[in-house]
Amino acid sequence: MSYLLSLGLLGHRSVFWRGACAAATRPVTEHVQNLETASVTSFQLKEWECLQKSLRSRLRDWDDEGWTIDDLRRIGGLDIGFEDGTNRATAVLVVCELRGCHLKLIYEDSVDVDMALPYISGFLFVREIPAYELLLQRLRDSAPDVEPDVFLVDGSGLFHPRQCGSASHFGILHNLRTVGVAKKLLCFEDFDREHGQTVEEKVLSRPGDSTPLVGTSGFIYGFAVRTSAARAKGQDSSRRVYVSAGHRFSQDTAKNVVLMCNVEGGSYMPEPIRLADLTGRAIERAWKQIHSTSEPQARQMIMDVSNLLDDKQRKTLVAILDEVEAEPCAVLSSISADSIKRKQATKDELFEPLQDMYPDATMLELRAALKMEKPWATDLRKASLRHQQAGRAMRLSR
DNA sequence: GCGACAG
DNA sequence: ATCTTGTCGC
Repeated sequence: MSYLLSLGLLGHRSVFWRGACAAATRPVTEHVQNLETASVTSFQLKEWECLQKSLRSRLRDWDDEGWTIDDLRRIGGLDIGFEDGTNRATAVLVVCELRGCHLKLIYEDSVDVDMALPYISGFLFVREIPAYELLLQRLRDSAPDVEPDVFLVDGSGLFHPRQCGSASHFGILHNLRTVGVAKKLLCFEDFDREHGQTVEEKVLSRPGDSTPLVGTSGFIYGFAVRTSAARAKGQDSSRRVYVSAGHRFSQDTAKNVVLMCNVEGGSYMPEPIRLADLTGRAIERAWKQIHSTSEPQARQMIMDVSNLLDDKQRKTLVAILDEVEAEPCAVLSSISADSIKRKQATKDELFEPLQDMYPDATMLELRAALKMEKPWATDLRKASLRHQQAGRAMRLSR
């Protein structure tokens, strides 16, 4: 996040976003989408554009020398799920390992993020990159050996007015291979509505079919790609994604990486991003049940429960809570370990560490967190809660 | 004046 | 990102 500090972004955040001095500088006149957007000054936008142009000059839209797609072992997926009506969100990183033609989830980590700045088309990086950087740092701290060979980012790479979307931005800043995967077409001067319309009208009848996104200038911004054979419920049978190289990839390889992440009968979105999306939603669902009556630390507990416990362990803990339901327990610390009729190992490894971490958690909050539905994370190796620290990511297997 | 504009 | 509605398939 240091680069944001050097831009003065964090220092200005409270001024511009909270609106205290919004009137002191001229508000933007273009791209105004809502009132919050108006609190970002045109000067600030120019600075961000300048940063994007500078990063663009360092973007490598070709494959690394000596590297091919066959060298791909692990693929990361980054996505952010939002709590409705607030600035809070859950950012999720998952890592999948390629095993034959299967993708196996091996790592998952979620963090709570405060979206301090508004969404402005073309400037997604401002909102999302700080969270991605935190997830990257936690990955390197807790499981450096599972760092992915490529990160799939929910957003664009080269397919961007300044050819530097959030996927490229993140990749260039940290010298990572990245690919941008967007669900919607982005239109701008060189790739206007007419170009967009032409692309939308192209029929991509078979999975793997694609059509290039060519601007007026002739520049190829990426591809519209038909990924899935299955029709998502209620959705168009031919839903497509808009793939563009982020960093250290050719457009062609970027497209192939996304196709490689397509699961038979699965979503039109590549699996790692889809899993990150599902986890973010599961966490937001759990928080929604308690957010009106709970403190922010309860939200952190939900993140930790998601990161540190697998489905099996959460179910075991729910069963323990059911056992002691007869006693009037207000908070977790009021349950005595002796009252639990379980194996000593279960108490030692699961219950007591949880009790130590969240002594003040109420039964309601704990149930909301433990009943989180993440069926895709089943059959994964147990993590040792006792030796984990709150706020740390869980290695799910291998 | 309104709509469009990755998430 | 968020909401909705209708439709198909198990």
